[in-house]
Amino acid sequence: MQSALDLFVEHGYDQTTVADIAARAGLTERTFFRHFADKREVLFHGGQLLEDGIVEALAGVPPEVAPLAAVATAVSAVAPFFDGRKERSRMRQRVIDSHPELQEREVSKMARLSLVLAAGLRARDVGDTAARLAADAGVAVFRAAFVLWLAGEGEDMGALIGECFDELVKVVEAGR
Amino acid sequence: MQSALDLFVEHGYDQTTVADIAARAGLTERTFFRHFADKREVLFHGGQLLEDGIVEALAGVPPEVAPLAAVATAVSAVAPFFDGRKERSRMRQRVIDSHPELQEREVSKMARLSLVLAAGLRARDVGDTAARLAADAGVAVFRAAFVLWLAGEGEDMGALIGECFDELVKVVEAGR
DNA sequence: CCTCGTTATGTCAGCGACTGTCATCACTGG
DNA sequence: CCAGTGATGACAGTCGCTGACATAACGAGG
Repeated sequence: MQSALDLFVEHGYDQTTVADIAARAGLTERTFFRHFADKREVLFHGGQLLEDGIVEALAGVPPEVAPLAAVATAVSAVAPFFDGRKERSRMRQRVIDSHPELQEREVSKMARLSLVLAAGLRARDVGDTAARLAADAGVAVFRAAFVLWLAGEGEDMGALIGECFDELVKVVEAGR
Repeated sequence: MQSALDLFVEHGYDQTTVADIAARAGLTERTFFRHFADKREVLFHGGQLLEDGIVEALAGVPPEVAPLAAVATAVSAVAPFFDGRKERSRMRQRVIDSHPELQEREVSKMARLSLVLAAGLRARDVGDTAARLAADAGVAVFRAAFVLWLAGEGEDMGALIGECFDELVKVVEAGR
């Protein structure tokens, strides 16, 4: 993963072949594909931890909490995960922003997060459509907060998530 | 596009090569790639019309309308686009659901829709984060309505969008 | 200390997606 | 009728990705 990120930053994503990445890591191309499903995945492998953390946190929220509030709580729970990782996140994001193929994978990961969140909500007896909407809303809040976090200086991800959540509530009530 | 959909339904997405598609259409593989950026795109080319319609509708909404309401109006405007296309949409959706690569492209198209919606809102002097959130919320409503439309019988897409919008408002207010 | 099963890695051959390049050919405006 | 433009074909090549088989590392049990 480190070799890949280095090469992507240095020479660009599509100037870097999988063979290059493997060689820098002292491995063969075949071995690369045993660890990562495809070339893109090497940049997204870590995101699994995030998803797991959020899902676990959602499971721990008391059942009487309203769906969207539960999702917001779960998303906030992984905020510490971002501490001290801003520089690395920015490098990674620059690479992603430079290539549509990678942006596609990124939104795909967010969609997956939405899916598992919705599943978690249904397990709490939330209706199907409500679960879908609350999950999507939660992901939207997370994404908006992440953008602000990357752009800003040293701000705490947890606080930003809270702010974006409030903003969402305002936007929805105004558009009601 | 027709040749591709037929072959995908008949033999499956990855059992179908681009050469197969091109041959059935009476063309060469090279020509296929002059019309579609990649193999997936042949299933999504039509979606551009939808996006254009929504963006255009958003531009036509009076500026004093609140962001989320404007987005909801714009999304509703393309509801007639779906009339009489349910069977074809279901075939296409079955193919997409059968292959992760295609699902990735689909969410990517939704993300793109969200982006252009947010851009349209910013042109209406909506703040950056509010625009992002309202756009994402609008796309979430659209997706939820589309799922209901595909699953149900003969229901009007416009009505479903309205219902999902109401549901979103309820979910957000309950989770406030 | 020596197997033996398990797991990570290497090697090789091959398919199919995708691209660059050049030639051909239909069509269109003058 | 000619020149220019755009769509297509032909061909070679790169690279992402996979299957199959062989080999090396490594930990458990005798």
